[in-house]
Amino acid sequence: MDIVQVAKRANVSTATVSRVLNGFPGVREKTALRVHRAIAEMHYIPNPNARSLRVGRTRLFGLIVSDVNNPFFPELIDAFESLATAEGIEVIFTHTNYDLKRLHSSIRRMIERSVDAIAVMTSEVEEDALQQAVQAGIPMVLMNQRKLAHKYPNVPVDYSAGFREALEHLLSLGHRDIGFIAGPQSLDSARGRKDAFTAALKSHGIHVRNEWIAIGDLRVEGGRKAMDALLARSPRPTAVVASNDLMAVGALQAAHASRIHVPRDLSLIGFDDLPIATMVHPALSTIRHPRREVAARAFDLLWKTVQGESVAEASALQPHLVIRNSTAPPAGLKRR
Amino acid sequence: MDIVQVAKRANVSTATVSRVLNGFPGVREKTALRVHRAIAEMHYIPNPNARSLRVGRTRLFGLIVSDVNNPFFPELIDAFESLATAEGIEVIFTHTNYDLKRLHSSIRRMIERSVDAIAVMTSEVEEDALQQAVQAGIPMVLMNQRKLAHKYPNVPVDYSAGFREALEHLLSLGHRDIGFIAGPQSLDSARGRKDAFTAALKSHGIHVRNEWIAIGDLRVEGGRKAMDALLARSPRPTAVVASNDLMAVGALQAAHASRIHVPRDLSLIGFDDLPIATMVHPALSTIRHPRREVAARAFDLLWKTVQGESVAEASALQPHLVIRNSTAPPAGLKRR
DNA sequence: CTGAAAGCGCTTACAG
DNA sequence: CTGAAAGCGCTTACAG
Repeated sequence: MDIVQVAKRANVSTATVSRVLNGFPGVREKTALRVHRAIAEMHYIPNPNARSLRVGRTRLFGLIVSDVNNPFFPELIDAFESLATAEGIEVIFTHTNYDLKRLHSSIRRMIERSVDAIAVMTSEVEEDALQQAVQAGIPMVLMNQRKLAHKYPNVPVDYSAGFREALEHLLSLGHRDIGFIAGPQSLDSARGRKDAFTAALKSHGIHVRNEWIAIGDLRVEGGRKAMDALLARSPRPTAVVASNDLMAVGALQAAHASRIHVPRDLSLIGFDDLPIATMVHPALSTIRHPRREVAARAFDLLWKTVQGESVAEASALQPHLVIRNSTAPPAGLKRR
Repeated sequence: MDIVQVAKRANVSTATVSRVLNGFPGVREKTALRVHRAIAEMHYIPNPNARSLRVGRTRLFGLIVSDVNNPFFPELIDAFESLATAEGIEVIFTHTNYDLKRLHSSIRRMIERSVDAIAVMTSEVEEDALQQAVQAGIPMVLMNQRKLAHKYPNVPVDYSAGFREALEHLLSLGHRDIGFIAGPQSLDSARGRKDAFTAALKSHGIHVRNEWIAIGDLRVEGGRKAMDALLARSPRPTAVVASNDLMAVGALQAAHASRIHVPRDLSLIGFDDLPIATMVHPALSTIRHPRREVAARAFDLLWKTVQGESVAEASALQPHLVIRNSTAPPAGLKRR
């Protein structure tokens, strides 16, 4: 009964202390001052559990990502957490390790903790899991889930725009023979990127050669193997776009191992703009995934929903090409 | 009053529902069954705020790290969170961005949220900030803070052991001229690593040459510059140990740029074993920081303390050298 | 502008 | 083995 002590010391009722605490209007300045002094003197800290029990809100948001160890996520987490902190919201954070069962239990845990809202920032989702939050009446937002965009709030990202930019860069350098390293086509997100890439190719009237498309596991190792496959083709592409940076790094290593100089003999573009993109040699040109903006949009949407504000349908976020040192005119062209 | 509904439905008192919920003994099996059925039928989820208000514990732990974007931390966060989840503890997570003021406010926020315990896994700490938790009576643990180890629970890491192992490896390859890239000597942690390195050198009777010790900013860029400085020395070392992997990566790039082949012309060893260590070319030999074990020790210590168990003084965790492709016998030796 | 009091949803001695 | 009831620390109509 700690607010009671403060009330006693300030010679007011607990109601008044509560009003001062919450900055409600209609407290005489002199009274408020007395209360503030009492709070300070007693080092009083309100009990958030009691408060939550009363008002039914916890000022706790849940954030679920696929994998902390994936260097894609830290920036997203960072951005989300900073915004939350600024609004006095605490974040409970967890990751699914790409496991839909863990998504299910993560959402359940968040509901049990009675968070006010949940951001599901995983690459893969499952409706079953999401339905739990819907039933509990907890606002939720997804990251770029095309298929579910009509059923759940969603932060869309326009991958196509990114690939178009990358392609235009390669074309302007003189490349026409362009390969692609895709992710496992069982994943919706990987299919989305591949489709976006081939669409971009076609829109420039370039023929899509299936033998110049290799599949990797989205990790460095997969990129290496995929690039080895592409290098074995004859003819081989003069430029390769990888659907994520991790595979682009693997591709770079494969080129190294085959004594193929990047960018002189082969141009390479990644996707995501992970911190490693600047750490490899040569520094990787890559399409930056606007993940800070994704986090900001997601938080904003949840925050507004929790406040009872209506949320307008959002336009897709645009990725942009970051040109570094892994692209150059094709070798043939240079020699002319 | 939701436990009341369950109680009604099961024809028992709320006390009995509570007992069943918490798995307390002394409830007739038949009664418990009725309660369980009612819980299931009503999709009842207990309110953690009400529970916390009553019992004074929240099953919430705070985890504070320096920087999510630093690839050192995700594994630590991952390990800590997994252990917590296994015990039904939720983690509120935040990072200080190396800012002691933010450490202060982070700890304050955690106290306001009435977490049961706090793991301060930052490289730098400040007693002022820590005192808040002490005053609030909240158990706390630090990561390898030599200076404060006697005052606060601490998970020590034996850097020296790591450097000794690295050095022995280099010596066995035939190196005698060994340089070091240290972090800013204003940081306690960076001084610790440098002292550990020079101690290891001396213990092998090797003279410490100050001109072979360069200082970097702990980031890639700093490693590059530091390595440039070392490469300008004459004579120059045949092997260099960097006090973290980020700087080792920078050093690798500097060598590349100067057309110095690693490991043929120069051996290089990092510290930490970040994911990037395997992504650069050549893959970096490095001293693995046992950060998963640090997280496990930290959690274990807090968990035991919260349970009221006494915690024995722990021995230091040992880093170990991971040999990859950035080390080889010195060039001179090879030619013979 | 301020206070008395009910109530949020649990747990836990206490009693039987 | 089970229940009646107090109380954790707040907020919020309601009354004045």
